Amino acid sequence: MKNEKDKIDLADANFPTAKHATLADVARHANVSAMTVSKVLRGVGSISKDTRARVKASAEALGYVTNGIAGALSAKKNTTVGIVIPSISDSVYSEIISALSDSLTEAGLTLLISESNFSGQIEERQIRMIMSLRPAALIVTGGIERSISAEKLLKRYPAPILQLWDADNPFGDATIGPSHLQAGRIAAEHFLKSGLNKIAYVGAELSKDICARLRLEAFRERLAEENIALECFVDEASPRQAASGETLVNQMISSGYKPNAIFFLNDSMALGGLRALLKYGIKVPDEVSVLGFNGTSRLNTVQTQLTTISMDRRAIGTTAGVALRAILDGKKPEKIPPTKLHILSGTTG
Amino acid sequence: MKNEKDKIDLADANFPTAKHATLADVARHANVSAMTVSKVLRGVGSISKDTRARVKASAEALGYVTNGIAGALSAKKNTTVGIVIPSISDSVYSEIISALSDSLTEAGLTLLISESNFSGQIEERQIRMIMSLRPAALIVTGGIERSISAEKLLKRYPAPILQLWDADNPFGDATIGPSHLQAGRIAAEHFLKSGLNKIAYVGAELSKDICARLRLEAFRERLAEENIALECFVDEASPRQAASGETLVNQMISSGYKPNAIFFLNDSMALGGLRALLKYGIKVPDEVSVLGFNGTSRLNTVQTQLTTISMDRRAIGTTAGVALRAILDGKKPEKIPPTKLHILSGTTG
DNA sequence: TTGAAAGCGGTACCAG
DNA sequence: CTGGTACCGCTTTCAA
Repeated sequence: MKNEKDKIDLADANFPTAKHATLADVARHANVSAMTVSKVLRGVGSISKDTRARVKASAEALGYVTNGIAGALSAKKNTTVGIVIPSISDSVYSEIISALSDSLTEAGLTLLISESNFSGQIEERQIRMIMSLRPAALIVTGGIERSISAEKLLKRYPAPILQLWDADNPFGDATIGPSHLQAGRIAAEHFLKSGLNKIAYVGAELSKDICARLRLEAFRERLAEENIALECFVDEASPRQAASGETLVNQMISSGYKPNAIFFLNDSMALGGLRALLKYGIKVPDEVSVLGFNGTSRLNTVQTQLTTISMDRRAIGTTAGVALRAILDGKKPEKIPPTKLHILSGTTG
Repeated sequence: MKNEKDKIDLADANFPTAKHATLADVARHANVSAMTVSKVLRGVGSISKDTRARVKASAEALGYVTNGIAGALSAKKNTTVGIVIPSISDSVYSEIISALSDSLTEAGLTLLISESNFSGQIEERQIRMIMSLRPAALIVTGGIERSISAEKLLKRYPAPILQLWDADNPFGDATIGPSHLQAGRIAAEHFLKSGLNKIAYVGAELSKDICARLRLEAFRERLAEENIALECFVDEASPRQAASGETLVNQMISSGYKPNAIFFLNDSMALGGLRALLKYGIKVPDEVSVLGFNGTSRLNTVQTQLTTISMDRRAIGTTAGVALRAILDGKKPEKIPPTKLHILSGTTG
């Protein structure tokens, strides 16, 4: 590598791969000091109308884009917010992120998003990676088995930490999301009030998903109070998707067990389960009531409308964004109530 | 604000909100120079086994996390890659992003994601914001009306620029995605080979979505070659979602027009359209053939399987990731062929 | 094998 | 209203 100075050549400013113009370049062009340019561009300090205009023109002419890296290092302030979610492509999280991103963008903050694929180990790596960029705040998702070291890392990070999704296990300065224990109870009540009493649960990969376990646990407990036993069909090795739901229900029915109600880990699995039930000619909801969780498949369905437990996912993102902005503004974190859950009634029970 | 030095107190290293340990802190702790620590931690230069171990232990003890901001500024190298997509919550993009993110993470790169909501103006703002963080590369999504100034900004950015999604209008160092003109032709052929000849198109917000317009254009052209006129039902003011598809088909049928084939802007609108058709008791595909675009609703459906034009979306992300890594490694960009499209046959035509 | 010095491109803090 | 100076925490370069 050469070490020659290659300051931007003003004449070259429009050349495609010209180097970035710096504050000093703009200053030279406007015949003022770098400090003055900095102030004008940030809109601080008092600068004469005249210089202000000249500086702005020069910046424009040179296509100056401020260097946030240098700014962050110098001011020890950063405009990025890091977030780690289990999966970007799962609409449950992406809707939250989308709303959150909108809210943060309004405040001039940029989101650094990464995914953990529900793995505590990957999560830790991602947290490290993101932390090295010294974000103004860090947002993590509850419900996965977080490593001890990741937790330690988060606890000592000198900036706000928020947690999403798992209101039953608060973490950091604020936690925004539904209570999955409550979801489980709602599911149980839903079946109970229809007098259903032969009940099954279908899920997958529970070892990776604490929230799903909480739902199941509360569901089972509430049923136990009514002396109803719960039959579980869970495959730890399959993904939490439609195909797995279909397979598990196939197994259930062909094993000779036929419940009158099934609670699924999520909507996808419920849809798969529905396919299997229909294949066996089982009437839904007359013979078997089916309940999902999340309210995500609703929009993508033609005839059958899955009955499911739903919530306003965008609201989670927006609430998190608003809370974070408040904390960053120095307000002290308020306790945020769990996101409201409701049964979205469909045609499946 | 006080200006006192407050270097990290070693004894406090485990205190929750302790400041970040710096290279100098680690150096002091290990009784070496900062330079040596830097080398050990990056694994460069030749360092005695002994010091190497001591430094590593100290870093560990102090919970040192490298400061990527300072590193990037100093080395003029950055490990972030910026990307602007129309919508994070649209599974079409989020699946691409997810695969891309995995691919980049492998290479130690972090994704800075932001969304434009299909607005050229917002896109420009996001590009500016991301650019100020001097990412090692920038990825944008084709198909939206990019502002002139955004384009200029991208063109002069001295790092690789990739474009996603719109293979018909290449941009930057490489473009990865399907040809929407081809998609339109495939759709036309699909209907033609079944001898269908009274054909409608249903869409929304075409003004925002260049790719959808390309599909429509090629579709119309191919039909015109066979002297088939195309009837369009487009609402510029509604979102490109199921509800709009339902409304538009309702309007179509109640206006007395009944085609024998409909090509929809995307799968969501097609599903909405299907609902409307079923409501009118119209047999699909016997009376009307229905074709979607994207292959996204497939997994979330119970009975009706939408026939649609699909592609491997994760492959787009992976290909983009691989291409980017190659370019970043100094290889010169190769021309990437358009992503393959195929008809995913379902039960709707 | 080790480390001192000189920045990277900004911003905080003062002094003029 | 304007600008000089001293860093922010790291890496590059080069000398010891």
